[in-house]
Amino acid sequence: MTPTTQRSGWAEQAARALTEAGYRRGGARRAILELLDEQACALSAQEIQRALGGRRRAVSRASIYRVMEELEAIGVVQRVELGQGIVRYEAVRRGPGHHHHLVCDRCGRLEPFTDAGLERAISRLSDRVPLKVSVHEIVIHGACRVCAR
Amino acid sequence: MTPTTQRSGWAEQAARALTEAGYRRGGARRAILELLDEQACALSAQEIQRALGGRRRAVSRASIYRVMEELEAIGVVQRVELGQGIVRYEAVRRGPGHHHHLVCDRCGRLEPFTDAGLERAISRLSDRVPLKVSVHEIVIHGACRVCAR
DNA sequence: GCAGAAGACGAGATCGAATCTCATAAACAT
DNA sequence: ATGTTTATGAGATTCGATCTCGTCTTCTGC
Repeated sequence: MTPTTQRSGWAEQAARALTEAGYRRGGARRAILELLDEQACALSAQEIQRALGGRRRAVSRASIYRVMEELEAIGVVQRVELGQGIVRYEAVRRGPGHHHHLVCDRCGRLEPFTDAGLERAISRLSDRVPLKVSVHEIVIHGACRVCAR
Repeated sequence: MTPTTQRSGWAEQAARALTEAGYRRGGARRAILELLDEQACALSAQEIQRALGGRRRAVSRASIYRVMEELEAIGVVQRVELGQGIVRYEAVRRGPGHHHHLVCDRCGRLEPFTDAGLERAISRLSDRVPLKVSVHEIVIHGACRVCAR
């Protein structure tokens, strides 16, 4: 097949997790997993549908939402909402690949960032909180260089 | 009037900011400001409409969304999206009152929290980021004590 | 292999939060 | 007061997300 991704085999892990959870194989799921594995940042359902329709295999909206729900349920995908009223999805990765988001509220530009200090603070916090923590999400809003001028 | 709030005069500050930005006074705005000032945590448009309809002065959906947009534009209100696909709004406060959110993904329970370490990390980060930062938002997802059992 | 059962998928209907339109009511300046 | 501008509300509209249900595919047992 294609060499697909530089970053480990997230898609393979996810596929395995699906199997273990009792799901069968399917073309839509496979296409979606491969696409998500290639992304550096979060995609909306619409973006996913377009990307898959262009190259690869077309997938219906219904399948996208359904598969995303399954992937989120088994913990390999995270929904993120970055302030434009639409839901985005991205692969959950540990270590490298794990990131958060900078959003330009004027042009909508989206950029990932990482920060060790922040992760440390969150990790410490996670133990003190009245919640069995699954994932966290940090969004920094502002004006990007172009828009701030 | 009512003693309204323990925490400074957020509503008054916001009203002043509106005036300075060239807006006139209006019943809907006033009611919304007072309601937001009393809240410990974020409210959805629907929750705002219900709360205002119950006591106080009924306000239309159109006005709620319009006023929220204005308040966000002048920086006194922040939109937050906590993962249920609906937008919530809350007063932007500095120091006490400033908080982030714990969300139970099973029952939807929403709880505010604060953490000095986190704020320090974010503040340091803000200087290094290619963005003129306005606000930040941290959401921790998990299962609350009741749901996790 | 092959047939049957169970699950995966897609097309289109449906839902509902958010937005838009436009007529009317309030606020402000003079 | 009076005219002008802005604020507000009722209802239509948009569009992302969800649901329905018939068809296609995968898997299991023979």
